[in-house]
Amino acid sequence: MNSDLPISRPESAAAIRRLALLAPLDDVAVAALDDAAGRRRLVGARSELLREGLPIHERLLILSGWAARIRLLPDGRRQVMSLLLPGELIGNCHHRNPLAVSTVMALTDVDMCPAPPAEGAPLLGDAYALSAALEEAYLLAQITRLGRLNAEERLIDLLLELMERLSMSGLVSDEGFALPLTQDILADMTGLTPVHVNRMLQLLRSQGDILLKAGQLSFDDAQGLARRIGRSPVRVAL
Amino acid sequence: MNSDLPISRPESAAAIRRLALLAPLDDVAVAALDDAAGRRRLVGARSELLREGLPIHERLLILSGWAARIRLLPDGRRQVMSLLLPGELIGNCHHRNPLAVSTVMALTDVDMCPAPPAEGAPLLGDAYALSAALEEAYLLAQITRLGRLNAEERLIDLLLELMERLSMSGLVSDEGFALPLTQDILADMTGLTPVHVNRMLQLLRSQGDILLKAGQLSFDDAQGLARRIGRSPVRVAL
DNA sequence: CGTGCGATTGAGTTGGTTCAAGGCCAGTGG
DNA sequence: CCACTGGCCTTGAACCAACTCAATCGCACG
Repeated sequence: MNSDLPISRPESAAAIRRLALLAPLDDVAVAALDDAAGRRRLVGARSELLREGLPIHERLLILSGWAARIRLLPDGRRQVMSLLLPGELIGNCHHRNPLAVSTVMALTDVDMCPAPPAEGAPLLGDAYALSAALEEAYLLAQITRLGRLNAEERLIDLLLELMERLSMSGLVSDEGFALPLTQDILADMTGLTPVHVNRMLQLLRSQGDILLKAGQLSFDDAQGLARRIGRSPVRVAL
Repeated sequence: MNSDLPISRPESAAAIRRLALLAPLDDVAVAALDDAAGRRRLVGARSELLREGLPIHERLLILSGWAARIRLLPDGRRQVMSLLLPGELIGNCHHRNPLAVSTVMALTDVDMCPAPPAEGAPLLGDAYALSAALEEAYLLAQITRLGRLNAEERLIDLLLELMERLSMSGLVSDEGFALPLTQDILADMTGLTPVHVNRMLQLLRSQGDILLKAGQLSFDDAQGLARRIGRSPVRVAL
């Protein structure tokens, strides 16, 4: 869908593809995005994009790379609340003087740009609203994952969700998709220890459920896996 | 604060107090709320206010009583994603044709009304936006609770959060506050088993941390407890 | 005086943690 | 070209927080 958008900067293709899927972007919107991509910024892995408690100045759009919303407890425990993928937004708030409620950290090198204001292009506003709704839905998914799934189910559910989200920006192919997460991050995301994540990944590999090598992940039978853990795709609107 | 608002229906006092705390409501806004409270509806405990996957028709405002956003897994496991308290909103969406992403169920008898549209009263819109931001912040809090806190910490953190939220609507007094939750619900909220919730509550009681009797909860030293588990109040704006 | 829901208690079990060591590999500097 | 370093992944063994199963209690309600 929208494979022939008038884009001059291929770096922004994935992001534009996702937003165009959320709302039928017109040329004005695409031009605004393409233009914003011109003011793009590259930040290295591990750099902080936002710090919990500090003011949010602008809405950012991730063009490529992965980031994470993280909370650090005083004693060093760490929780990843959510992952931020290409085409997703950082600081998508609708109120005055917003403060960041979590720290955002780049997990890989991240290419991002200011999200163009929705005023000029109402369809962009629709896309932002849907994106926010999806973000909330995925937070809820994270809650049930942590609250009621066991270790194996948590990993399967998370990996399936990532495939679902990445396919929105066209980043999933027949060979699966790039998974640039360390087992430490997976552990902080799933509320497990790195050691146990390792063992569970081994298990999934040995069961033939997943194929994970060199940061590339694919499923043997994604449908079957989803059924096995009772997962259904996220829907937030008709 | 705002103890002398021109309210004709005392049932809505708690809700109006909360919204007035989020944005400095003018007479127009208060009148709209007071009017909406006239169209209020009473639903019994256990009734479903919203069903996951079905369309959301209107924004609802809880006047009194508690509800919960719940997800039910195919095999019967249940997760409470969040609690909904007086003055909080149900179905606070900003996009077209929204679908409910979780079931909402009344935990007690609930008194609610349609939330007056923000068009006529911009300050109401501000309050709604802030309320949505707070809701997201509390979802994040729920995630870290489930992901990185142990059973004792989860309960303390949750109970402190409830006090924090209830005090916004003036429902906390020197004697503490009403906690109309069964241990089963607490278990589904904290990702524990009812049996273990019971034991942890016993522990907290025996340590003198909490006083819980006949559905009334109070803390011996809320500040100290918060410090002990490294909890700080939620802030989403200046 | 049942009846049923919620809270409580006991005892055995287990999924996941902890601690500790070692392996693999890419990058770096001598 | 090779030794050294630091991330990250892997493995083993002991341990424990929370679960499971099962029974009992208390109480409000009809």
